[in-house]
Order: sequence, then C-alpha cells, then structure tokens
Amino acid sequence: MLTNAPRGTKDILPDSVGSWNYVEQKIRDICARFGYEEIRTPMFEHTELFHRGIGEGTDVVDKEMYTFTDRGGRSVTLRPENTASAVRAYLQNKLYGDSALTKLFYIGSMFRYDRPQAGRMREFHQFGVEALGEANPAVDAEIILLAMEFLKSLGLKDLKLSLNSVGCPSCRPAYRQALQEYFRPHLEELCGDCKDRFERSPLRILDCKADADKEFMAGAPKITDCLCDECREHFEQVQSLLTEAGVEFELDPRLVRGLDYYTKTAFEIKYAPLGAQSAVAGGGRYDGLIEEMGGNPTPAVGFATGLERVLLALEKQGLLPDARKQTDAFVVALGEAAQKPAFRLLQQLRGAGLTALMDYAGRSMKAQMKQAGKAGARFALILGEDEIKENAVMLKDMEKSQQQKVSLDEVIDQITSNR
RNA sequence: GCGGCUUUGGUGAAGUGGUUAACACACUGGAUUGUGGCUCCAGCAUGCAUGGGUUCGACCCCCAUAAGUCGCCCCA
Repeated sequence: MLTNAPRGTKDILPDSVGSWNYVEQKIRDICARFGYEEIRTPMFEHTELFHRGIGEGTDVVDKEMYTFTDRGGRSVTLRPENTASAVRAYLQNKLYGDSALTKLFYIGSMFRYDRPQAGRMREFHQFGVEALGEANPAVDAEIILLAMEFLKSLGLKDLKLSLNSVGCPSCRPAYRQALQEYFRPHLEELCGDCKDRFERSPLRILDCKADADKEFMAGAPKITDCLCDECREHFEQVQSLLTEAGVEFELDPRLVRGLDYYTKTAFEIKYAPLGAQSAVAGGGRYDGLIEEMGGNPTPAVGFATGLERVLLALEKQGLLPDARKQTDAFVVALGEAAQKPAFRLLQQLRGAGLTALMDYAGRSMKAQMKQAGKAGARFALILGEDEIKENAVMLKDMEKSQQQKVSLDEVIDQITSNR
C-alpha cells in the first residue's frame, strides 16, 4: 500500500523521461510554427466551472470527476480536461483584449476517475490547443492540420482522421427531433442505454455499438442532411481546405463528441492498434462555450491529444528515440590518495561544460572501467600515484581503446577537441 | 460502473500438494601487479501480489481484497 502509487497513476521513470521530453519538444516546435502560445492553468478549479463548461449529464461530469471540499468549505475539482480552464483564464485575464484571435496550447496532467486500462489512466497527460475568437473555417482546418502535423512529425503511420459536423443551436434541435421521430417506433428494440439516451441525448444512439447492427440504424437520418445553411457551408469549407492541404479524412456521420460544448466541426484521430482506447486526439468547434461561461459570444475551436496514447503508439511502431546515455568523461581514481585530486578534476571538467562522472565507492579499477563503459563515457581519465606525481592523467579514448598521458592543464582541451 | 484473464527474484520467466523454487538477462565480486565492452567462475527469491481458509503439509486447491490487462462503457 505505502509502496504503491494510487490506482491509475504511474511514475515516469528516468528511462522513459527522454521519450516524454522528446514528444514535448515536438509539441513546442509545432505550436511555435503555428503561432500558438503556451498557457498553464491550475490543476484544480471550482467544481462549478466544469459543470457549466463540460455540461451536466455528461459522463465526465457525472461519474468521473475528482471532486472534494477543501478546508475552506469550497467544492473544487481536479481538472478532467483543460478547455474549460483555458476559457476561464481567457475571460478572467481578458486575453480577448490582446488580439482578435487568441491561440493557446497546454501540456499537463488531467484527472478522471475511470477504470484504468492501457491508454486510460486516472491521472493522464494531454496536449491541447485552443483558438479563441474566430469563426472562419480556416481555423478549424488549421487546428486539424496542427494535430495531424504533430502526429506525423513523430513518424506515426496508419492514423485515421474522422470528420463530422454536429450542427449548431439553430439546426441541432431539428435534428434531435428528426432522430426521435425516427427511433420512436423502434424504442423497444433499442438497448437499455439507448432507451435512456432517447430523451437526453438521442445523438449518442448513433454511436451505440450494441445497436449498431440493427436494421433500422442504417436508415437513421444523418445530421449532415439536416444542417442549416451556415453549418453546411462551414463544413464544406473545412473539408475543401483539408483536401487542398492534402490531408485525407473520412466523413463519419456517427461521430459525436461526449462533451456538450461542441458545435459544427467535430473530429477524431484514431490509431486502431491501440484497441479499445484508440482515440489519440479529438476536438472540434465550441462556439457556444464562452458565452455559456459568461463572456461575450465568441467562436472557438480546439482539440486535445492523450500523450500516454501517443507514447503507446510510438512504442508499437518502434519510434521512440534512443535512450543511450552519453558521458564525455569518467574519472577513475586509484587508491585513497587519488580521491581528492580526482574529485577536483571532476568539478573542473563539469565547470568546462563537460558531462563528467566518477565512482565514490573506492572500487577496483576494473570495476570503475566497467562503470565508465556502462555510462557511455567517451574518455576515461585515470588518476593514480604516478599521474598525481607528474601532475597528469592517463587519458583513454574508450572508443578507440588508445591512451596517452596528458598533463592536467591540457586534458580539458584534449577532450573538448576530440569529443 | 460491468464481464473475462493474469499476478513467482531487479527484469524475462520455468515449476511441483510434501526434504535445496529451474534457466536466462541484469547486478556484485573474482580469473596477474593499474584498464571496460568477449570468455570463464562465484554470489544473488527463508520466498512465489496481500489476507483468510481447506489440508498432517500449499507457491501450486478454495474464498476475499488489491493491482495489471482485454473487452464493454466513456474518452484523449
């Protein structure tokens, strides 16, 4: 118990931290190229923010939040996603005053109380992007391109981009109604979950796997046939921009996002080999959210990707970077008398900007050489009685297996010029 | 939240109702006096997820709990 991390959490150990840094570096590169700036928001917020932002009735809010009362009696919640917080920060800090279009990205921990599985953690990490203040479909396309570009820059293959439009407040109600009318005669044939969904969110019935094969499903009205002129025009624009950019996608009229705030464009990127948790990225437009949270009506688009899932996909495709250690110099001290001079030399090497290590356990020379080899040291600097007397070190090139005695004043230059 | 499977040392793992729990890798030490990556030798689980129970006796049987994993659900 004491020696176990809480269920659904995981230590990121030194041997995998390199992979995380690698991915985060790609994120920062791409966001800079697309003009998105980093924002860091608190890990917890007032519970109410998520009720408002994500929506009551969603699974995330109803059954998956880490909510608790703090010592001041306030109800706070560990963020289950970052869009609500980003919008909150946007409004609170009046970022809309800086420019018409605010482009943000974030990287950080999110928390959801789910049953853990590979690719589904209770504490997990997302990278996400939000573009606030512009209704033009070019922004939808830009966001999707950014997501694809990110995944492609990592070398990932076999990704599938699905696209849909979920309409807006002026056309969705009509679609809901059309769906309900269509399903009403089949109500008894639907699965238990879908009977509940019928009233609350009939769109989700389309997404149901249990009912997917039933005959009447195929004939259900498609939202893309019910979009208002504005939404249809917008959707077509997004598609043509993506096509022009050479991005392949698949229209999926059944793609429905689980969070209430989505409007118009909805998309998802999947990597099928991940199994049940194959959605690597997902997002869309949320034109109503900012107003819902008390701001002026402001259009916005965003997406998020799960970093654990990205890392899993990288691992499956053998795309993780080499974790090989690299050390410039390993100081080998022989005998008691060499300890202090060796330590002094070690610090001089480090002071010169070199990566330098030594053993502190007073081990045999052989053992120290072994360590040097394991550390990936380019040079071993052997310091024994003779060398100390001569104010020199034995400099051994570990790759070439050659060595020569070098005076202490010259070692650093020797290493620097040869490494 | 639901159903299935799994759980042996630092790691990958073999194994049997009964006196010493294979093997490999890793690690530590050694094989000439001050030299790594190859080779050879030695050491390295009083313990088989945890807690109960059955039994003369359980790591191997039963129950519970926990964690992991697959699928559902959900989503990133």
